[in-house]
Amino acid sequence: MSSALSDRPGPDVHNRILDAAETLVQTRGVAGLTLEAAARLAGVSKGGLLYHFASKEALLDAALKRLSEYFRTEFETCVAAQPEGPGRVARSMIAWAFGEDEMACDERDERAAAVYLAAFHHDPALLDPIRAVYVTLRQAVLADGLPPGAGAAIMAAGDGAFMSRIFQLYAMSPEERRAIAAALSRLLEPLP
Amino acid sequence: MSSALSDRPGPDVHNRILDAAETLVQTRGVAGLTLEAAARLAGVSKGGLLYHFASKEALLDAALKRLSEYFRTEFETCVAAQPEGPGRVARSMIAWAFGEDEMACDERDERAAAVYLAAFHHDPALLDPIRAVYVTLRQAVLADGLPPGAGAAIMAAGDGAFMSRIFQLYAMSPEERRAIAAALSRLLEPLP
DNA sequence: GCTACTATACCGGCCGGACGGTTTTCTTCA
DNA sequence: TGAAGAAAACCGTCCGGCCGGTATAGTAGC
Repeated sequence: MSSALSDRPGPDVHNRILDAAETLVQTRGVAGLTLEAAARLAGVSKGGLLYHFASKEALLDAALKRLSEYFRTEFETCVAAQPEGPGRVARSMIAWAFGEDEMACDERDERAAAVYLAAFHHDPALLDPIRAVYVTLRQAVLADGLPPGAGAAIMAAGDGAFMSRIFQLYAMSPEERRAIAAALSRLLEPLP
Repeated sequence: MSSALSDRPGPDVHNRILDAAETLVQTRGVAGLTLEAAARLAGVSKGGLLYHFASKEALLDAALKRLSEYFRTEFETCVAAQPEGPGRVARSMIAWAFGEDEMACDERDERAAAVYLAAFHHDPALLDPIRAVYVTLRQAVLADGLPPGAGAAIMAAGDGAFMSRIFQLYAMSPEERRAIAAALSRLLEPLP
């Protein structure tokens, strides 16, 4: 009777519902995320959804926490892939935001945008988990052994690219991404 | 009978309504912008508002067009204030986004954020006027006589700072702003 | 008599959430 | 081993409220 994704009780209904919510925001906008729609897409009744998430707020909160956790771990592996030394975190950020794997960036950013927007619309305080991520990120950038401002500038550039995708202000070609990465890399060099 | 702003028929009810709409989004979030509330805050009846703006969409469209126009002219004067030569547009962007006049930036960004979010929530296509602004901006950056990617990187950094304010992810101190501006200025120098 | 409104009443639609049931799964103990 | 009861995991419906938009009747000033 269910019309989506998976009929079997499925591994972790929890995550299936969160996925459905994200997909809905991506395809129909923030207003398209309703409990009923999310439930249907997840192959669950509305009552069933409310059994797992007591309210829309709880649902969004869970989505945001899952996203933050995902970001934390993925960025950590991204840092681990960079050679040690000054500017390690900043280099990771450049790779993270302007790296070669464009498809991965796109998908990740779109999911993130969906969760951001939906959560923010419901209650700006729901973004707190992300704010916590930013706190640790900014601390890491400060201790990165770079000229002052360089790390923060790189971080801001990454966020800007993210925003251009959130609101679909403009699209960047792979060459442009590479050029930006190259330009930002100049900030990694010590001051003359 | 009106309870806000100005009782007199006022200079330009049009703009008074748009101001009220922006204020509402800033103080009560996107969901707080309703036709009734906007009308009340502007000191106008709901019918009166609908006399000026036939629908909520028309209201948001007008708000966004006003904002785009404001951006266009203000940024033009910002460019005019910079000395000529390569990197003029990029320098203007640094001044625009990380300049000294913090209060002005804050106020402008908050107004912009409110309009962005409300319009995007109603219908992403409403952002088209802003997208048009970005098109001309990007063209200007391309013809700026800078190493490839430098202008785009600076523009992205400005947008990132804007986003951190939209979602209140973190606040930057004046020193941090100055440091970022200094770091970005390194990108203006010709490649060695 | 036309413009620029005010004031009020109303409609249709939608959404979050509550609620009362029902089925499935696990546990317990004779 | 298997019956029985408890707990978990759902289902489907209904309700109250709000919002965008329409309609209508009236009015103040030029």
